[in-house]
Amino acid sequence: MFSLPQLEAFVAVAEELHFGAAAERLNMTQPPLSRQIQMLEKKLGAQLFGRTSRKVELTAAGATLLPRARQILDMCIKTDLDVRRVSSGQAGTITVGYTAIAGHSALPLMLRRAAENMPRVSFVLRELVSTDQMDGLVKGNVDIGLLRPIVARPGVVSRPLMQDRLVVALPEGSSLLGTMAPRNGEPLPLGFLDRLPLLMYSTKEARYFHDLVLRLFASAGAHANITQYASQVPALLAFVQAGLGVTLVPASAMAFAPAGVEFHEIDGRNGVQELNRVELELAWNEETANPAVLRLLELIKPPAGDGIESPGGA
Amino acid sequence: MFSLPQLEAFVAVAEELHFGAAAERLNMTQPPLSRQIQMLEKKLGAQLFGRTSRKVELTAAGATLLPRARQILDMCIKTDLDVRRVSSGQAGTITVGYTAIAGHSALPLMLRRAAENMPRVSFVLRELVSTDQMDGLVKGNVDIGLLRPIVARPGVVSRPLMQDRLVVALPEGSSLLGTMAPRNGEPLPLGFLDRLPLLMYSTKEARYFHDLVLRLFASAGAHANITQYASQVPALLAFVQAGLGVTLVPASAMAFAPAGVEFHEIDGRNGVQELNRVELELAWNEETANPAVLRLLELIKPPAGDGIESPGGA
DNA sequence: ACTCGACAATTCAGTAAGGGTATGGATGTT
DNA sequence: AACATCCATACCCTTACTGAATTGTCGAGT
Repeated sequence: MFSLPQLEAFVAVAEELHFGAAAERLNMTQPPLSRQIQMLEKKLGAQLFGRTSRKVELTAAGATLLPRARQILDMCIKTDLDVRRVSSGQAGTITVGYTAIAGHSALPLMLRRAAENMPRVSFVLRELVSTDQMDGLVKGNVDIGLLRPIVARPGVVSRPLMQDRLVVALPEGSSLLGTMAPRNGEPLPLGFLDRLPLLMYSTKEARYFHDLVLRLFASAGAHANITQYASQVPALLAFVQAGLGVTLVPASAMAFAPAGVEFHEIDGRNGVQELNRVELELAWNEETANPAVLRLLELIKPPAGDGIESPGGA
Repeated sequence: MFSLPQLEAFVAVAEELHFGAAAERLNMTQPPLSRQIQMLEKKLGAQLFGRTSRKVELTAAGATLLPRARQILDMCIKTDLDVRRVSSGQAGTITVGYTAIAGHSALPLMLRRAAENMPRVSFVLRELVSTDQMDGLVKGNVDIGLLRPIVARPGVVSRPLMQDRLVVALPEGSSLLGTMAPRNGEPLPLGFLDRLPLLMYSTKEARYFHDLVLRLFASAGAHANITQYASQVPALLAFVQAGLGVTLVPASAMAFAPAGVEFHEIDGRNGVQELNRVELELAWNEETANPAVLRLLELIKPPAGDGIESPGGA
């Protein structure tokens, strides 16, 4: 098979139709160039140039080779560039796992950031509950996870990305709270939820929320009267909308709540404030060899107040 | 820039994911293969494989390179093949110049022959009068000419391809010949055309026919009463069809004559037979470097009675 | 915990490939 | 007829690739 330098030599001669000029263009002297062309012709078993001491011209075989040689060389250059880009993280593919809520808060922020700084990187998006994301991170199906702080599997590391708080969600105009409850807009002590029908996070897929809600109830001395389980916030909100009970959801879920649901901030007194923190973490496999992932992690690293922060106020 | 052997080495390792096995496939030993891959990685500035002593796996950069490397190598192989084919005349392009009449006789025969024996050769067809073909042969615009024996330009050689004869064409049912003329099907002595309105070949574009017709008339002692000139047979036949006079055309033109024209063989006695020969020649530039042309010339060379011969009976 | 086995990396010596300088030979030019 | 131009050839030298032998390292099996 011919070599790439030979193709370059051929293209130069074919364009200049002059061995001396072509040699100069290739930064070499004329004799080795002549030899390279001869070698190429020998390897191809084809005369590429008709040459006398007076003029050089392409043969039919040479004319056939010229566009193909250009194409091959072009492709080599492009390949070189692409590989460098992927290797340096300027291009590539990142698979992001994210929870339903993160899909409306952290994910768009991250994608916007990435689009600005890593335009050649494409993303594969997978909505997954935190535990499935963790599995994916171990197996390599997922490069970056936007998930709740659950117990990490070996090799997976994480860091806090956003903080949020839970708010009370209940059917609009409901009388569940009783007449003693504060009006709309006033923070609501959790005691008012004592023994009310509670729509709860499942222990398996949403253990983090499950445990958090139980802790909050316990700290307020309220009894959790669980009447339904669901693993995803939108499902819980649908139950609320249907009037089946109350629940606690992250404040960022208010942005995509269905009509017929109203929200109350939770009264933070008596230590509730300190407990009411929902963490969203950024997780990745520490052995990842995907340069685009490493670059993204660097990019998302909070550079003193310029990072992604807690959204949505009361 | 990387080299093609390096790409081959890379593809082998990427497919085997085992340096030893890949080396065997490449008919070399493992150490140089390892170094080739290292060199490739260095040149690309990218880690292509994640390798421990236990397993070898592609990195993101390697996964990017693999399909492109395959594509480049494929293209090189195809290019090699194509150039060889063009060089050996198995593929390529031949521009054929041909006269209007040859387009209905010699050209189809030649094309059929070529299609069977040189299926990868494509043809560019240009209908041209003989003199224009001659110009094209000199300039290189035309590779092969099917033309009348006219004075050859330097560098252009030719050989006889087909022989034909002239026949008389006259308006159907015409009384121009008079009552003494033989009935349809009988050869017609040229004396019957004496002083009849004669539709003639132009001296410039169709000098060969022009001169031939005059010689035939002279040998028969008939006077040529030229009333119209045209350079192409179809135009002359159109005049005949319109009843404007008589003319002489190659017998092979009978195949595409319009309705309203009848033909008579020319009586060959008194030396007319020997004069009434229309030659069609195959011409080419003897310095042609187009291998497909050379191969075609070899193919068309009359191999003892198997060549293209005189068509059309009486 | 230790040894063994598998496998990629390293070292070293021999050889082939590629570039440079000097020169030859053919072809138009003045 | 001497000259200029330009591609081909000859020869030398440096670089780079290959193979054989060896080392280093990681995981599996006992």
